[in-house]
Amino acid sequence: MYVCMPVLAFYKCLADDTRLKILLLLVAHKQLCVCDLTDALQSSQPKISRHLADLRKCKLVEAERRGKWMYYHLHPRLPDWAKTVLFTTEASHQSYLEEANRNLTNASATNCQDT
Amino acid sequence: MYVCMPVLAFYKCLADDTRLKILLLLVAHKQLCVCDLTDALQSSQPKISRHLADLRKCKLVEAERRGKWMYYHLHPRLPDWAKTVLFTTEASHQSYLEEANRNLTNASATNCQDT
DNA sequence: TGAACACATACGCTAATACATATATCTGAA
DNA sequence: TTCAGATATATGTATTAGCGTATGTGTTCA
Repeated sequence: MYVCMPVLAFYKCLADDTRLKILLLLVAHKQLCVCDLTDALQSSQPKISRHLADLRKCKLVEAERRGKWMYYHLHPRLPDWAKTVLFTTEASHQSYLEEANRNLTNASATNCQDT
Repeated sequence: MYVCMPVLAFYKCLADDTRLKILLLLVAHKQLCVCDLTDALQSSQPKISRHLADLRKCKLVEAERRGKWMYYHLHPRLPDWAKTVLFTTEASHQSYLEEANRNLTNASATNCQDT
């Protein structure tokens, strides 16, 4: 099965602060659950969930249920150019993600343990 | 002088069909004038001009007047990550630009000569 | 089986975006 | 200095996107 990745749809996904940060956090952390992301981005659960649905619809991420938690990761069949874009962006924008990463490590102590 | 390039603003620029195609055409052709772009994208002049203004505002492109024509090119101080994103995208999306490129070569015979 | 938790979706509202049309500005040539 | 061509901007409008609140679905565990 071929996964279509229209370039415009891809960049529309990246054109929102919440979605962009979700994607870059997934680049850095491989997988995160919804509650990780609500903590990291200090956003409401429905907001995060809606954006994750957008990213799923565009095949940028994939979800996997483990118990009560939904774990998200980058879509395994992401085309190479898209991977390059995401990894290049992540590598050069640590400060953009700094606060989210801080929130993430603080929260992971108390919350749902990541495996 | 340091040129700021906020990553979110960058991707917002890429999240529109017209702007994305303008940028990728500039990657491929180094420089183009406004009338080239209206031909290539079969769009009205004000529409192209407005999007070019957006791209200028975000420092993604730069304009240079030569006679009656305004020539646009990628901003010379574009950060490396942004160049990587644009060049990687252009390299893998020839079909997305095919029609625009065809319109461009057809038009360049009759219109404003490039250089 | 039902309560508690994690997550997803529906709905209504507001705000941002993109467009067409009209008009203004700038430039070179006459 | 005026005219025409090339480009820029202003305005009104329609569409889209994002958000909060409320509610629905699926899972665990008692």
